[in-house]
Amino acid sequence: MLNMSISTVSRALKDHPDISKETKEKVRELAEILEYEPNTYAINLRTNNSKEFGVIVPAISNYFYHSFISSLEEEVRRYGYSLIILQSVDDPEIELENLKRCKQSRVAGIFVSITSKTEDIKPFLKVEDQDIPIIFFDKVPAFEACNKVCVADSLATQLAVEALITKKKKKILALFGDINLSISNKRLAAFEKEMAKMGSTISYTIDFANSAKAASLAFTKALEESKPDAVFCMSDEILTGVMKVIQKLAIKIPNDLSIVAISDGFIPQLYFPEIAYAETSGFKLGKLAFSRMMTCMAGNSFVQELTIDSVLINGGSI
Amino acid sequence: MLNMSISTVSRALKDHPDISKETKEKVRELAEILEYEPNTYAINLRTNNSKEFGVIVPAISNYFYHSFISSLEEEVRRYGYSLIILQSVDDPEIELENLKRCKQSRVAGIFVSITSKTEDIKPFLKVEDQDIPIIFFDKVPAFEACNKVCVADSLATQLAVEALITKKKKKILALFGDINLSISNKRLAAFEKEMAKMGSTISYTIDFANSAKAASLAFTKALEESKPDAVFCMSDEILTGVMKVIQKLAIKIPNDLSIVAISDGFIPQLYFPEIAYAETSGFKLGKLAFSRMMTCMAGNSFVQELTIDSVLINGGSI
DNA sequence: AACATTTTCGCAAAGCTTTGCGAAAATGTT
DNA sequence: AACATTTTCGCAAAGCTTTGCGAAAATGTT
Repeated sequence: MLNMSISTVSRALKDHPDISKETKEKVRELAEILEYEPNTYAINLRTNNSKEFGVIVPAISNYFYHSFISSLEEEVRRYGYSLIILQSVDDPEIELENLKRCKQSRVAGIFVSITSKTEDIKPFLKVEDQDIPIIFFDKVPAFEACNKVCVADSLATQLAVEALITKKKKKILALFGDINLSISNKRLAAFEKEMAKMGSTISYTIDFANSAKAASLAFTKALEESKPDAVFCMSDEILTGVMKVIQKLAIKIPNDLSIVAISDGFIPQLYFPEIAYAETSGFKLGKLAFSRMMTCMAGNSFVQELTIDSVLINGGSI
Repeated sequence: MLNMSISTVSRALKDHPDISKETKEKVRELAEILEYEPNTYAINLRTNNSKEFGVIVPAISNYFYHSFISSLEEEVRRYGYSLIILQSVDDPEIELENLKRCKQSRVAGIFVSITSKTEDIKPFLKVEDQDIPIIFFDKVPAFEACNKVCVADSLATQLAVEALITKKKKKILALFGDINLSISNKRLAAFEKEMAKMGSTISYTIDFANSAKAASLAFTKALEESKPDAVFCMSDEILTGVMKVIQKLAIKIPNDLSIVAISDGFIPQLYFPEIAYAETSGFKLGKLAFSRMMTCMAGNSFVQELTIDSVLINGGSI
């Protein structure tokens, strides 16, 4: 319509220095009128990179992931990217399929939290060989040579335990999640390390529960058997199980019993008194994961494992 | 490598009847070895449709949306689609930008829950004119000529109220969310309709709160002033505010006070006794939204407003 | 005015598929 | 054996950009 070539129009719209002001103006005006919108597929095909990141998680409807995703989305939008969300429903096969999906849609990078059953991470490494950076977050593989961002399990555990010790608690019940999850083991190890520091001045019981209901049962049993004066809950799931029993038995917090948890903070503030917790923020982890992705995409970076700090949020439950 | 044309390879990989079995076999084998993967961009460019849906929500980290998204993702995956998630942070401008994003990446369809401040829905209708179907869900515009799937606000409210009436409650405190939200008004209207049915046998108080904290305050005030024997909570947010006060004052549920809520069920089961609620399932809504999208994409369908049923889940709080 | 330099634009290829149409090869029919 | 039909494949265009390179036009320089 303007009697000029496609290449001139293309350059005009991208403010290329080769094109005169007048031409640019004319092109922009007509583009406006015609509501021209570049075809993303053609751009991607030509430039061979997309403005999308893949996010692979075991399940979205997890206490932790939606704050991570929400925070990550906020960040990527600023840079003109979008997020493709894929759930693995804790199944390594679907996870693999999701990975393939990401590779096929040639995303710019992938954020992945692996399932509890994922053992073979070679497929992930293979994707990285094709210059699609992968940032593992939260549930990360044990294998060293990959980029990971995690919450500070050991620090968070330490903070939570220290809070109990400061309050001179003597009999701690520590409840952990599924014994097969690495996160449980990390937090357990940190817990036992703290206990070891204290020598025999503190006694403690340890139990595992892989659901809120199981946590309720374990807690009820422990109440009868070991009469703890404080409970350490490794996760929101455990905490909700414990709190249900506390409401049922009308146990007075913190007089009869102290509670401390590790959490991102949503669940703890539902109760009265609010539960003290060592913060593991999905929000912060999202920001960190993104900045890590950006440096990876820039290219010049070594594989690294990063953790976000944790702080103790006081809540009247200890 | 196989000494055949690109078109033959293309057809062989798609099991086109024009190609002989032997050729197909050879192509497939080599494709396997070379780990050939079709370039999605080129396919999309050529066929002009993508295997992605856009999802635009005010915020992911909402009690309701992650179950919706989770359920939707499950469904779309079966059909080979992915989900692009975009947050509007309750800002109509960002919402518009997100819509543009979807249009530009030429998604196959868009699921959108509008912000509380969205007034102009013309941009949405314009996108529909370009054959990108839009399904509004949950927070939908008042404008009729668009596809909507919603929870049954009025039925849910009715079920919740009926549960209180059955238990012969006489003084109901009804707490609603932000008075400007259409959802609050719908539920309020339904509530008042139920009350009107009962004539003067029941007295009730109504209040609004646009945060959990505000709900705590409103509830505390109402406790002193009107001494209700039952509380109706319009949403999870309201419920959490109310429950915090209940824990604080150690009010005995259901002896001193009955509680009923409208919820998708996660929050109510955190308490003891579990809170009775009329179910508004994000999970079910996701399924419905998807099936609606499919019929829209098939083309031959009129604009419709659909709602999902609600059922009362008993919980010992009434 | 003759030449050099800068400004401004267009040609054409490339990125990777899909697909209509035609043609060669293979097979069937009398 | 001569023809008709079916099977199998390839050519080439199209989808919409980007971009290197060359060329024309405009401007500057002596």
